[in-house]
Amino acid sequence: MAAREYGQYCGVTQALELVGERWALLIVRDLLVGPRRYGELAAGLPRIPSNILAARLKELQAAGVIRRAPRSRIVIYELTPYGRELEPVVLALGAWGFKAMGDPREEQIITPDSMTITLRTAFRSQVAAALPATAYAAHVGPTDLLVRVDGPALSVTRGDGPADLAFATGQDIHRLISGDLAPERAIATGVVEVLRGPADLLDRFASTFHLAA
Amino acid sequence: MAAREYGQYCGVTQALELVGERWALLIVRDLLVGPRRYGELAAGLPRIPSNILAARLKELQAAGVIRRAPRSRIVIYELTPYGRELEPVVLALGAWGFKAMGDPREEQIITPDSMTITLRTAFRSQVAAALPATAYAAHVGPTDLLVRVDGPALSVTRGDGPADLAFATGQDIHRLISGDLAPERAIATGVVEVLRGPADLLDRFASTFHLAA
DNA sequence: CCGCATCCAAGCGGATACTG
DNA sequence: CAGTATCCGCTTGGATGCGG
Repeated sequence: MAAREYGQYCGVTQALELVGERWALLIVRDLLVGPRRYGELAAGLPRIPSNILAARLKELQAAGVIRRAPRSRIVIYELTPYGRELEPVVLALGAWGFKAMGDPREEQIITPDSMTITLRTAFRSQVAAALPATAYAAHVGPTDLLVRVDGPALSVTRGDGPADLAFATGQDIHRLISGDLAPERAIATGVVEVLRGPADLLDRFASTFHLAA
Repeated sequence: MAAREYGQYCGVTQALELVGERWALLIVRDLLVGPRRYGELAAGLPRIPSNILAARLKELQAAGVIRRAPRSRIVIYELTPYGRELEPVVLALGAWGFKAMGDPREEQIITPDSMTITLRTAFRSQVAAALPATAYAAHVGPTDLLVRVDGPALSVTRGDGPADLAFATGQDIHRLISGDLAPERAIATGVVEVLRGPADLLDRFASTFHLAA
């Protein structure tokens, strides 16, 4: 038996042998947002060494979690259907870890893909279903996301665009989602800057995206 | 910043920094079944080096995931309330990994705690609620488990005891739960040996515990 | 025994440089 | 751009020691 195997016949150990290595689930996290090129993955995970990224991509392919997109001229990595089934795992991990997040440290960055997953984790479908369809242009640090909520459905895409509310903020968006910081106070203290649209739509945003700390 | 940190302000990375190290989630898995002593954890994870187990226990304590049980003469490790909130993560991982489990290899063991978590993962509460309360004495290899299903509630304890159905089997229980092997065939081929009680209760067992492969 | 601590070898993870 | 190659340090794995 390979020295690094857990040696148990159990779903949890099997899962950890496929995606339990360092960085593996973060690659999956980003691919849950969409197919990505090698360089895009590297950009979304600035601290991963290139040889490790290359090794993980090979391992995840061998495990049937990801594949190189077929009939594409360039190399693009995407999740297989089985890999996509990791979404509940990643979201559950994200929800759990969210509660342990303290104040952000200077060197902790927010990438477009990680922010997208955070929003998916915090999205309260039930609440949203009872609210009017709304589009938010969220500028979180250097990251621009277009967040469209339509009934119980959520779509997050990169870039700017038409929105009912456009706002700019930083890592403190965590405090908004956790409920630690009320929307009005966030605006009053300048933590969130409303760029376009009625400021009270930030209340709706905070109701739609919420994860208790 | 510590070299091994991911450097992102994100719930998933935070979670992986707390419980993403090798062996950590397996310790959590076993503690989800109940408080355990150091030696019990070591017995349930035969391939973990003792220094690694000791290191993980310290890290998990520092992370607020586990604690040494208070007002206990002996040292017992248990999950904190926050640690118990990892149950959805472990069950989701187990459900995902279950589908990738091939045929068992000789050296892959089934421990009482891993089997308990597998049963919790595969438990179909909805189905069970519509069935009469049933107790199963399941002997999986050398592991004896008493499985009590009462409406939507499931309880799994170690050891033998009074049961409506007692059966013995091995790692092939996986094929029973996945639906790969019909209960009747399992009995006919000797994969499952009914020790006490009506054999058709094995159908009920297979309906109650099911995870598609 | 139980709950670790120590020591050592093997190999993986990480930074950097390099190539097609 | 999409990876390889190389080197080093540290973690892991495994054996052993050791105090309570």
